[in-house]
Amino acid sequence: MKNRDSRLPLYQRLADEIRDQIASGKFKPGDRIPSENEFIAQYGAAAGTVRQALQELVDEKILERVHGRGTFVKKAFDSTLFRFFRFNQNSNAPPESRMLSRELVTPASYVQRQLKLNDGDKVIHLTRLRLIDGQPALFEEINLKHEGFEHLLDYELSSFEDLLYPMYAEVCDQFIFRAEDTLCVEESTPEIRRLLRIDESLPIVAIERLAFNFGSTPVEWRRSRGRADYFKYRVDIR
Amino acid sequence: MKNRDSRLPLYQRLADEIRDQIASGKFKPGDRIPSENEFIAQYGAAAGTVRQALQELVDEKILERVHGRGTFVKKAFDSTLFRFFRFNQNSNAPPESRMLSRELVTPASYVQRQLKLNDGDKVIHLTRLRLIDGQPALFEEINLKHEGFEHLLDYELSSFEDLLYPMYAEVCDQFIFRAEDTLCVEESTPEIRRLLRIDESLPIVAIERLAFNFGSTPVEWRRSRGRADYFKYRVDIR
DNA sequence: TAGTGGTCTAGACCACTGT
DNA sequence: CAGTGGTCTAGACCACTAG
Repeated sequence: MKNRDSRLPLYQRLADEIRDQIASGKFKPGDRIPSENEFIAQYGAAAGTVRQALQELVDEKILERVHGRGTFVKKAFDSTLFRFFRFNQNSNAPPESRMLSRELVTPASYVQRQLKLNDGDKVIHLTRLRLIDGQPALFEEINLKHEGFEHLLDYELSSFEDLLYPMYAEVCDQFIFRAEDTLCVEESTPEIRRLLRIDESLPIVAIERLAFNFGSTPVEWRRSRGRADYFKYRVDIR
Repeated sequence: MKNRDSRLPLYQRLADEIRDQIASGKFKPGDRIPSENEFIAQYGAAAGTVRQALQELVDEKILERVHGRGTFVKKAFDSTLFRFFRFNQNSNAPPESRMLSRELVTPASYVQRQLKLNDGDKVIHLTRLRLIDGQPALFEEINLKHEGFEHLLDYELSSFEDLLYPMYAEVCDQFIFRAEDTLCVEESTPEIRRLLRIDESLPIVAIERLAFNFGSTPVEWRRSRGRADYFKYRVDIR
């Protein structure tokens, strides 16, 4: 174990070690990591101590343990923005996506700050419509770090997957681990009304998302908009 | 330990036991519960097993452990509805409350269902305004189970506390432990505009809250409304 | 059956709190 | 100082999974 502050408890240092190995890509989502006994042998710690380290990462939703099989790096999390809406869904068809545009651009200063970019860094800017039962439901503007996502520029827009995070993983070896969503209510603009096929001047809900990889580096910033009359969200407070 | 399914792990039965004792009122929020050693002596379990039971209740946010002092039943949680808004707050003055009305009424059927009331059960219906810097910010309609909250009928409206949950605890010995908040966006009505002193026809955000005691019994249902242009909410997804 | 994680024991010693 | 929770050890045995 390299350069760990020995004032920290052993189980903490062990957890940090494993977390860093995941962030560095040594273990990827879906991989099985070493068993308890292997960690015990490798670090000379007691079983209870190793378990405590692993439990910490389970609580952080980085790891999943399966009785009899092993301990795995978590693969995906439920990132759907549709959690914030209830649509009059007739079928149970999954949402579709229609990519509208892709450009390599200089980011707005707000986006630059959110993604912690250096001056001159560019972003891949995507726009897409999300549809439920064929009806436009969300309009999305997506900004990705250029570095790490270059391969997205090679694909035809029409061949983009409906779900982007699995596609980032496949195509770019980039794994989204968590996100911060910020919601507010706005007036609809003529453009939004056209895209979402709204007649009246309904308010809309805007969701800004900053998404992070396992190393806690922000890699994607997006703004999604949907009609406010379909907005419905439940939180548990405790 | 009475009537616990012995097929369950010991630490589970112990956790259930303690949880039930809290729900029954044997231990109240703020109380210190027995120490590890006392549980070890009482149940003949090993230290690690007792710790596992206690850790489970800490994860559920029922207990708090303080090194050197003991293990305590959690006192309060951050229940403020202002989490959903950002007001142009000049001072850092805490929100005030202005009680508008109180009635003992037959609940609407929706409220009756939410609070799991029997036919004929009445509810205490309160309305109040919440103010920030003296400006109306939220209008609230609150429905409380009659049973358990009778003492609220004895108080002058003007002597109600700004924060209701501490008042429920003091006056009625009723402790709110968690809540489910459901948000949506609505058109404003003339009455809401009058109460919140809104000129234009702004949309509003409505928050419906169902609040539970330690025994997971719903005891309060309320609907709160505020201007949608002040709505702003952040969630972490993982 | 071998290997994994889950439960449980019975200690030791440390770190923090209040008196 | 006594009493609390926090860290850590070195085992045992059980329950689940896969080959």
